[in-house]
Amino acid sequence: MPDPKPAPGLPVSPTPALSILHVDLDAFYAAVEVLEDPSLAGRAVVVGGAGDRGVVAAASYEARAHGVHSAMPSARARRLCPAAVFLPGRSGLYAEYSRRLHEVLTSFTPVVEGIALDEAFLDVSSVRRLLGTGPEIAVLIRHRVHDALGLWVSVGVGTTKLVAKLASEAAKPTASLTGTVPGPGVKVVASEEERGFLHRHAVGALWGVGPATRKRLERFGVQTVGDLAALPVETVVGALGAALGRSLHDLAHNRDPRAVQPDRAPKSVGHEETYPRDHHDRRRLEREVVRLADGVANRLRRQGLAGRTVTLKVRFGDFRTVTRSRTEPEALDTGFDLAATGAALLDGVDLSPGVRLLGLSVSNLEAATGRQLSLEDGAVGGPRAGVARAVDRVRARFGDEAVGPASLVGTEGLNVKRQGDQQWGPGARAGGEKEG
DNA sequence: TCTGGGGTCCTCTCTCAA
DNA sequence: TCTGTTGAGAGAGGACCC
Repeated sequence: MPDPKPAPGLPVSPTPALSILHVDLDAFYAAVEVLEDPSLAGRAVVVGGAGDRGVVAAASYEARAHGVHSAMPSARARRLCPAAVFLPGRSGLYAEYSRRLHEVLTSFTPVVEGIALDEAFLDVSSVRRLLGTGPEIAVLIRHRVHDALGLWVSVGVGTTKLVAKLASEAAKPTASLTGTVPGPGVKVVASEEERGFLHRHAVGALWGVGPATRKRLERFGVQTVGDLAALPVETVVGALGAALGRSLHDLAHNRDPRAVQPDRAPKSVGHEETYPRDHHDRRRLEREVVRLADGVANRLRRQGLAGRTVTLKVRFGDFRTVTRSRTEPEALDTGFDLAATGAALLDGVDLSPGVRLLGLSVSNLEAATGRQLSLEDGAVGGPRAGVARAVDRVRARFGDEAVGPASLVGTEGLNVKRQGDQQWGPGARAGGEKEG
């Protein structure tokens, strides 16, 4: 448990509503790599995009000073910063650091909402009497995380999620060619300053404003959050539709009713893969569907879930993307069942342009234990479910490659990668891939 | 400049039943 | 029996987040 007494000398907050914290690890993946290999310290480090079709997942501040940023195609990052160290990324390692971060955060309050591996919201309103004000807790968290992980977090404090998130951005270090400029680490936005703080930001800083929405708003002369707030709500709704228009207009006026929600249940589970080169052969792609289905089913069962809606995603060489989905009467959690639905969906797609990416996901999730068994399933869980659970036991003991669908025997590798293993694009595989 | 992977949410369209 | 309306649900696509 954290120190129950607030740090001496810190003032008691005059605004007790300052209880929403946004915690964000700085340049997470790159910082972990530097921690694991101190010889990288001070160098430009880029994680992700090792192959020809990858993108950057994270860049150290030294790399950012050259204009490299996440989601940038790796080829472009190489041109901008050829001296950078490019690393493929180790998702298992990052997940372990993330787990330890979560451990530290939940030692302060159970009301922690994980947003990504490297960031979370906390609502500390219920522990203020025990631990101190929001700003005091933010300082404690920053040091406690550094003690436990060796990494620094930036913490934003405000009365709403939106302000806390923007505040944590303002607390971060900034990149420059002459060296990284440290940030304040903790940024508190008092309630009377919130409106001005918010309105100074570019409109793209609002949650839900990406390139497409920003372009639409530019037609109304909107550049900043303040510009958006000055528009009548009807104008914004007319431009963006009811749901998005109303919510963005509210956010621009600092009306953000979203509570910190711990333990949100997943709504879908899926896996997708971009291939080093496009595939044209239908039989080859049918085997890929079996492989994806097996991996997704495996993850569903590990989480005790099953799902009724199967969605197949196909991206062609020209980046055109189609999805096909089907809702089954019963929830599915075996690779056999998912592959059967996936194959039927693939049948309805013209694959002649060449397939760059194939994905399979399952939604309409429910707890697998509550599933209704059909008569033909017979024994508890049915024969297929029984086989699936036997496969799970073999894999738990001997590894994921130990057993898999018969149709994949003799192909390269039985299992799909674990979640996140191929998060940043196809690697440059030795010898390429054979088709057919 | 050539675009990953795992997700969530929203909108539009279509179909079907009342 | 035919036509029109309405609402729900499914399917598809797109935008967005990290």
